[in-house]
Parts: sequence; C-alpha cells; structure tokens
Amino acid sequence: MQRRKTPTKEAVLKILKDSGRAMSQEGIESEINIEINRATIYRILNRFCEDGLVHKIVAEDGKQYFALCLNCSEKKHRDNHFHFRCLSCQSIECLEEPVNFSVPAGYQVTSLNCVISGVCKDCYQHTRLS
Amino acid sequence: MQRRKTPTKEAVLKILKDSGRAMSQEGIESEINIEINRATIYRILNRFCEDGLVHKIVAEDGKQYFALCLNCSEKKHRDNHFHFRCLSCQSIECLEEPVNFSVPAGYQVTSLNCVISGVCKDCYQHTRLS
DNA sequence: TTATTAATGCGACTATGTTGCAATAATAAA
DNA sequence: TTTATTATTGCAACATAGTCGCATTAATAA
Repeated sequence: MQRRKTPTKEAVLKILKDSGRAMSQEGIESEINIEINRATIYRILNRFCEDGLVHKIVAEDGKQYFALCLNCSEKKHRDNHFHFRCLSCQSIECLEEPVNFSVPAGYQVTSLNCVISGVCKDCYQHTRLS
Repeated sequence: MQRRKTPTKEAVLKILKDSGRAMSQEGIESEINIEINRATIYRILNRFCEDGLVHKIVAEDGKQYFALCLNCSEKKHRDNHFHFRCLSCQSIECLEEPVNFSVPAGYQVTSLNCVISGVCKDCYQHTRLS
C-alpha cells in the first residue's frame, strides 16, 4: 500500500515540524489552518508512526502525543529519549537525554514511554516574576 | 477529612498487596471477590494515591494502573522507578531500578511516568518452548 | 481520459474515567 | 446504647479519546 501526497497530510506534517513539540490530535486541529476531520488526523498520525516518520508517546493524562523530534534522523525515528511535559503550558517536548536502563535477565524490550512532568523553564520564570 | 475503614477499601488493598503488580480498575474488579461499583474503585484508588499508599502510572494503552510496590517503604511511596509492561500477559510490574535522568537548567520536576514495554521472562520462555 | 485504490468525512461506537446526588454506613458524641 | 455527623457508596449521566465501517472523493497509474 503506497502513500499518496495529500494537502491534509502535508499540513499535519508542517504543524509538527513548526512546533518542534509532541502534539495531540486536539492541539493539531486547533493549530492547523485547514479543516480536517478528527478521525482523519488520527489516521494520518498513525500512518506517520508506521512509516517511522514520527513517534508516539502517551502522557500521564492518558492522551497520545505525536512528535517529529529534531534530534532524530530523517530515516529512523527513535523514542528512546525522555520527554518533558509542562503542567503549566501543557507542551511536551523531546529531551536530548537518552533513557538509560536495564531490565532483569530474560526480559525482552520493544519500546519505551518515559515522560517527566513538571514546569518548564519559561513557565517557571513567569511564575517567579508575577 | 478523615478516612474510614470499609470492607471495599480493605478488599482493594488486599488485591493490590497479593498481586504485587500495578493493576487497573478493570483488573481489580475482575479479581476481587466482592462486588464493587466501578466509580467506587476509582475513588478508593485515588484516595490511596492522595494518602501516598500507592502510586499511579499510565501505560502506553492510556490506562491508569495503581501499584503498591514492594520496594517502597510503607510510609512514603515513590514512583521514581521504571515499570515493565508485558505485552503478552498484560501485567505491569515495578522494577527495582530507579530512573536516572537530568533535565535542562531551569526545569522543575514533579513526577515521573516511565514504562518499558516488551515481553516478560515467563512469557518469553513460553513462546520459545511452544 | 479512464481505471484503480488510497485517503477522507461522517456517523456510530467503545472504553476509560469523572461527577452529582441520594442512600448507606462508619465513627464520634450524647 | 442511642443519636448525630459525615465519609463512603451505588447509580446514572456525562465527558473525552480513540477506532471503525462505509460511501465518497481524489491522487496516481494505465
């Protein structure tokens, strides 16, 4: 099944690129300048995941976020880094730091989902100033 | 607001203790030997969290899991360790290994949610044998 | 220009989790 | 022991996130 180039797909990709963050369907829909159906956005995002273009993380709010992170190569997308979720501005960003871990003998690892929650630099400074 | 000792509360606590795993509302409801309303289970679990008795983690399936892990002291519950989610038997267990990380300067950390997904030792051995 | 089929929109559906409210029951007070 | 207080529960309703079937649309190939 080969992919087709569609305006919606391009638009979603642009939003993800420009933001540099991990975004939810809701966030994408509100930022995008064309009208796209909710289900379509999910389908586009899941296709991106299948193609290794973006990676998906699930935050503590139980929602899915999709990121085309800057650290990753164009060819292969990795999700082996930490993510930081700001509880103030609600943004999720990919941190550069890779996740170091080991599992007990005999355990097979297939994926990681590591999110650090807190307040990002910008928001923390704003709260201190006000 | 002081807590009261109720049969439901005790039953949920026992299930969590006996399993030694992180469990979802669904899992608890199916294991428990008395009938408890869905909403009640959530309320009990959230109260446990408030009281620092258990910790909550959200897995890649977007569901909440609650654990009274063995490594933690009775007094203070910590969620600063990795969790392993077996995609085969669906169980989630607390790993002993603590999460080591650092965040960029100016970032404030309040909580962690780190889940490693894969196949646990038992399940992996079963697949190799069959 | 036509044929093929990937992609889309719509609606319906499932599942998870929360909340308001009246009824129940654990604990304190009399 | 009896009564009063209020934490807890069950029920129903609700909110939200995500998926899926299906007919329609529109990229791409022929």
